[in-house]
Amino acid sequence: MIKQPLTTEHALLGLLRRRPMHAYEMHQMLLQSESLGLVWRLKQSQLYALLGRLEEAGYIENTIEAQPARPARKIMRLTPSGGDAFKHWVASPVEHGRDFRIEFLAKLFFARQEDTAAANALIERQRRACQAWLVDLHAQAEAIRGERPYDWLVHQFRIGQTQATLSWLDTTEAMLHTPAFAH
Amino acid sequence: MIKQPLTTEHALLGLLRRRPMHAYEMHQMLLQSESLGLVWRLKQSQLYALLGRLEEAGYIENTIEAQPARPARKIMRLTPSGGDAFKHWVASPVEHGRDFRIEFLAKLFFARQEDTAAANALIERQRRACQAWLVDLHAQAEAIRGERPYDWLVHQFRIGQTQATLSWLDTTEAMLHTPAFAH
DNA sequence: GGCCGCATGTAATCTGTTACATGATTCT
DNA sequence: AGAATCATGTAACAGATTACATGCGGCC
Repeated sequence: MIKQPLTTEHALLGLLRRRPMHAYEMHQMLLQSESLGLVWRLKQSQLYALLGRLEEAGYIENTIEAQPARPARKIMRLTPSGGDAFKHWVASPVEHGRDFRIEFLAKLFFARQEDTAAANALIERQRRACQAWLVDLHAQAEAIRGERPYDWLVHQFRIGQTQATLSWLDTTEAMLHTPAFAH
Repeated sequence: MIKQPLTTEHALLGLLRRRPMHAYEMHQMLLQSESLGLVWRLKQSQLYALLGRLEEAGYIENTIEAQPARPARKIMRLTPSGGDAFKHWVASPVEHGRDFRIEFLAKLFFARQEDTAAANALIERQRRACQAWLVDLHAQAEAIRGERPYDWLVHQFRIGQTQATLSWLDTTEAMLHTPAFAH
């Protein structure tokens, strides 16, 4: 209930959406899954810290599960408010190009886990956001054209990255419509 | 002499290469310059901290310059070892795509300030680095093709960003050969 | 009178990284 | 015998951000 900013730690809520899990298991999934581990890595200690914050925010709760001859497990599960926070996060586009490499790819991972509609919605919103950036960048580049060549190059760089992102979004959307990916 | 990692703070050495300056003035330049301020911003307190580290590393020295009715100025200048560290930094390509937005653009800014040859060398080395990444990424993407569609998309994203970067490097090199930019 | 510019920083806070601690069981 | 797996964390350190402190002179 405390945090507003849509940060990457919301991805942890996505892990718990499939089923309740304890921290150690979540860490294993992040390392092994290849898929998510390809874009987002975190250390055990950091994971515990993030889970602590999510719990403080009221997004998750836990139950202790004792085991014979093993440390007790602390099973985490989503609260209703945690579910809402996750749905909000997974449907919101990222606000800067720099947030693609980790955060957008994580959103896509979890949106696909929800269903094809969620993934489609995310992609569509992100496409619009990127197009708006492009309009801005083009205007700024045009304004300094010939005047400040270095600044112009900086804008060209950002334009190029954004365009590449946009055509990748097209590729992604196309993949979504193939049965192999939609699964 | 202590630090090995080529981090962005070496850009501060580039500022001092033109002429010795005090911290406040450096901060003003970063805010106003438009050019550099477009890619790298830092707070005053952070600037003082970075300068402290650079001094500890033996890259800069200072002289106090008293002023009537004004706080004394601490004028920073490069040491020989600081000059070497800067030359090394400005000639080395960045190692990850994520380092382009700030660090590579800063290197380009200062390489151009040196001379056209330095800028050309930086671009050429960076181009080779990017091409090597691409070979790797293509191999990885090919290896999982059809198997893990999400992972494949992640690789496609990186490939797209790297290709956009490469063609931007071409644009940049072309600009370097125009008199307006080379100046 | 009050705020902005000059010029120096320090202190508190937050976040993340690295390393360490525990203690039983199973693998080599 | 020694290492790895399971499962929890804590502690120490490094880095950046935010806020605050000082003190004089000039502008509105």
